[in-house]
Amino acid sequence: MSDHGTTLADTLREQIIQGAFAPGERLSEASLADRLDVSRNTLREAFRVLAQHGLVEHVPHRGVSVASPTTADVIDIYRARRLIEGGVLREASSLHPGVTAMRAALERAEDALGRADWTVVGSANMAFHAALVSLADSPRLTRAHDQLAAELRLAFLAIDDPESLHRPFVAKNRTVLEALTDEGPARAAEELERYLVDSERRVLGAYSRMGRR
Amino acid sequence: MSDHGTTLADTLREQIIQGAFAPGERLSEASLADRLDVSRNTLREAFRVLAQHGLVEHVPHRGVSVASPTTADVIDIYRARRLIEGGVLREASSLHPGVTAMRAALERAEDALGRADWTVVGSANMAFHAALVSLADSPRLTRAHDQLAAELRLAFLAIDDPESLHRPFVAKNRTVLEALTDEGPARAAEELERYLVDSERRVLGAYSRMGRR
DNA sequence: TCGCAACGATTGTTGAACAATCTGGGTCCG
DNA sequence: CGGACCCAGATTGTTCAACAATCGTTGCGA
Repeated sequence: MSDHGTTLADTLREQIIQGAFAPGERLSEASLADRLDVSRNTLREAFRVLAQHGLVEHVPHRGVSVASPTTADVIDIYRARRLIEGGVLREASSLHPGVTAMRAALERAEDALGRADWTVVGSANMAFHAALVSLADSPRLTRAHDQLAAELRLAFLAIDDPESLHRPFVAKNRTVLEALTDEGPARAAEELERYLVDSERRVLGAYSRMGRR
Repeated sequence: MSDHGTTLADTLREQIIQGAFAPGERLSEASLADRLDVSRNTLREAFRVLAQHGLVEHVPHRGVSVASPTTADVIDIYRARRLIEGGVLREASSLHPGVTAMRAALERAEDALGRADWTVVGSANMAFHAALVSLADSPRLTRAHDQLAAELRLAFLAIDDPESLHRPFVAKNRTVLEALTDEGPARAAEELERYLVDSERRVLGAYSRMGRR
């Protein structure tokens, strides 16, 4: 592993999102540095990056742990998603090349749906919405949305019922896409709003069912 | 200086925003660590945080320099601001306590206007818009907006004509606030849009006048 | 049982060291 | 004269060992 630094942060980010660590799990500097074969100092730099991304929580003198979104966090994430994704979509053009990326993600999701591969369905759904935000051609909005998506993945991981979390939303994404191409941005934004409200309700329902704070 | 870490990043952030370093200026690890009386490793952690905030640009093996927003950056910042601030305002309630904070910031700006203290006017204008975003009660939107504001300050610093950059906008902020309290969120959002378009045009005009990329 | 003091473990930070990489000149060749 | 190449100095990337500061816990005593 010669390329460290930001790349180390990327590696960790990937592992966390893939569920290599449980949400809330404590990440000890010494043991993780040993496991990743880097020095504590280098690992700490990566931690700072991840903390800024909201993927990891850093409490001074108490170390870092994998973030574990609370109910309040989930509500906030969806509020921000509604505002950003909705705002982007309302001003989007159906001719933007990003629409192709949306379609590709959607087809990947529909394909995985047949194979009941919920992990891929989840990833593809995420990619669909990332592509949606890319319609704005705004690096900063894309970055903000990426962070929201990463945090949300942690909430999904904590729930661990991928089917009910991802299956129903493939069709909803198709509705959004078709609304955009056939009926214009305003209608698409309405459908998106419906999607997000429904998705949020499902996550919060699962949270309360598992007695989560 | 016993409290380092994130606090060191805050210190640096403040210094950068206050213009202690010129936009684009190279920040050498060795000399800056010496100047701040911290070790290189500690300083590097702070750099990672600032880089995530967009205040500093980090190029591998070439070090970090104070960010120096390009024309494209300015355009993107304003696009994101329009979306976020506009979205927040459209769904805001004029009864939200944050409105008081907006009014306070506005009065601070108007006061400084009389004293021709453009630095304070600029800060107060920023605070007005930060308070505006706080109407959404969304930590994540607030954080995203904070980053945009910090980057924008660097653009302002690069321009160095604070009067033309800040003076005209105090009145516009009052218009936004009064529209919100008297005519409702929709009208306020229209005024805000006008504000942002005008402010962006002014920054870009100054940029092109100074032959900036 | 409760408060608390000492202990071990972990984080925060330092300084020195070395490898990897960049930068700026200078040289050589065409 | 101009450009490609290369070298040395400077800077960044990373490691390591050490110590101070802080946290959590454990066990002691009242």
